[in-house]
Amino acid sequence: MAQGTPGAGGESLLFLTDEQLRKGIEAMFFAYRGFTADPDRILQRYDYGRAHHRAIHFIHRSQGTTVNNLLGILGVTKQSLNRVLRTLIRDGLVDSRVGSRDRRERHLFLTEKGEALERELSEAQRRRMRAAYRAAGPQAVAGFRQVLEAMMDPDQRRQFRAKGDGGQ
Amino acid sequence: MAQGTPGAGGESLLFLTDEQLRKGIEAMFFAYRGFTADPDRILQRYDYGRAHHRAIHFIHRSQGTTVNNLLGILGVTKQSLNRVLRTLIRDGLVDSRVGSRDRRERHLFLTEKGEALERELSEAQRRRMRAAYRAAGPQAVAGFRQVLEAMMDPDQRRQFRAKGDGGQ
DNA sequence: TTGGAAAGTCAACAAGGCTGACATAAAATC
DNA sequence: GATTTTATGTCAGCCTTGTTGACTTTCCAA
Repeated sequence: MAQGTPGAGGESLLFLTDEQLRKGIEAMFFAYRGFTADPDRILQRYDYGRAHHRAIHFIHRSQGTTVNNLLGILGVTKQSLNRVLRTLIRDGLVDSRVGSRDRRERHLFLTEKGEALERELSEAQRRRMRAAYRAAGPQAVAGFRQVLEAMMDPDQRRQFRAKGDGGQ
Repeated sequence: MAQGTPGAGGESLLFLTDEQLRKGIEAMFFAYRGFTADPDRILQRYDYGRAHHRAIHFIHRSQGTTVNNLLGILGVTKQSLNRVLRTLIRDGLVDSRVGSRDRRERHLFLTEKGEALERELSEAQRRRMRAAYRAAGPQAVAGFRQVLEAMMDPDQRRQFRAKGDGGQ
């Protein structure tokens, strides 16, 4: 299975053995677990789950987004998202406002309470990410980002790049 | 929160703005979705889920592993794992053999049929990983692996390193 | 003005986590 | 040899978060 044929130019060869690829696959598995571990612990205290975290994260990122837009980002059914939004609205973390241009749409905002939880969650997650970035160094970080982007589906990659690229 | 100084150029310092860290967080989210997308599609055809995939993967990786060992790797309860194993054994993908040294233990093996599904799943996943590695280049791959390792919990990192490191 | 499409809600079901209780067999210890 | 611990399996029941189906409200275009 070893593929080879190094591309043109200065890059050294990529010997992609099945074994190396397997290690990459397992690295993703274990790293993702670490990545979600801290927020998961926090969420438990509030009786929320990962679905709530995702909604909170992306509403924070794009205040005033519509439900439909959020569906596109999260890739779940509207019924599934709705259940999560309902509890967040009930608990006063999210504010849903009828659209003025199109009154079918609901625009979503985090309340002060919602922002507070967002901060708590993202600070925990950033802490781990920051530590990993520091440990690995700037060059590794650039590579990390490149591989992750290349691993996304094209649609996801568009979504990902849509909102400010932070000047990489 | 600290916004900042969009650091262009050749960094030797790490300017870890919240914005850069947020991009890293979202990259993990979208990339993991891509990472699981292909196996998910295959599993659907067999009426299995990700839980089955994980079991199959780690039994393949460590043929003859015990149930208890698998529990440690997967980080789920035995009831949860048992439900999955039961169906895999019933469907003839996994073989469970009483231990010879310690007859309380069950050693798990993939049957030929199990190996076939493992191959189908992991080939799809490797295909994507290989494409991402190629697109990003060898240096990026090394960085990718470094950051992922640094992001794991120490226990997970041990698990990860336990089985042959493929000579990185 | 009316019919279709789009946005959102409610209801019910399934997968796969979880806890708790309990059974069995084998190993380890007293 | 009796007791305790360990490894595994099973039943029952709960929760989260996916799913599909049916429905309402709103908008728009024919």
